[in-house]
Amino acid sequence: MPIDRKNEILPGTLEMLVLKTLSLGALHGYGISQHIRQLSKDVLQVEEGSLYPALQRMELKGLVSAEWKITPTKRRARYYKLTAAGRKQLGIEQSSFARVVEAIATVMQPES
Amino acid sequence: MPIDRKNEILPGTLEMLVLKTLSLGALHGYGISQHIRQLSKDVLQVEEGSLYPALQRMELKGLVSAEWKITPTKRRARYYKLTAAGRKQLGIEQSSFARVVEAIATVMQPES
DNA sequence: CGGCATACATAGATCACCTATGGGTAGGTG
DNA sequence: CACCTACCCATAGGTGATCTATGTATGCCG
Repeated sequence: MPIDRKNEILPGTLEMLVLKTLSLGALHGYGISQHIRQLSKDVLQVEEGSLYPALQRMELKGLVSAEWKITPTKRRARYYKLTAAGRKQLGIEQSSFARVVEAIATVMQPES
Repeated sequence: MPIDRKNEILPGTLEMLVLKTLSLGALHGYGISQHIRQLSKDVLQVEEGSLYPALQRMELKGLVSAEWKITPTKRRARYYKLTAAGRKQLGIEQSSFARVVEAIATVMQPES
């Protein structure tokens, strides 16, 4: 099946969204998912099967660091926070994304 | 290697860009590639290894139709044009894309 | 005590895209 | 003429992000 974009994020943007979310404060996976979903009014649905592997990749790359903690609701959860490299990467991805989206907008603009 | 976005289009947007280009008139693959590249001021580089398979997929899906012709420069080239289904699909993808980009912008907005 | 929301994790598959490579032609230039 | 560059098509092979599906476990509420 081709790309569906019904409940789905744009490939390549998940990492940026996660970095941005974590720039507001440390958070666990489930919380990240909820945050993105709520802010985007359910347009961006971050599937768990996408998010957890992404977090692991990002930890491997040194963009985030992780720590087991207990949530306010008394559950064990893995809290992630931005590293310095992660904060830098957020800036890079953000401007790169803006650049590409603007280029796409230019191409999509011609009236006829 | 992770996503590079140096010369590269956003995954999932190539089809939309091609549909838009063809909505301006029938064109061959090479011309489509040049058009997107020039309009985007070299930001969007459509690789041939991405484009030709994409055109074939789109033909299979009935979004475009193809015909061998001779270019003004006297070369044989495969001209593609939008079908009715393709024009409809362009509208769908365009609004879907706008919707997702706006959602991303909302998530990326919070100041701190 | 059954069900739901919370919370993490992985295997397997898919699919768009990239890299690399191949072939071929028209037109100009040394 | 030989060569080069721009034009034009095509495919094999690989990568990598994402999705689907599934599994585990716990706190809480009715």
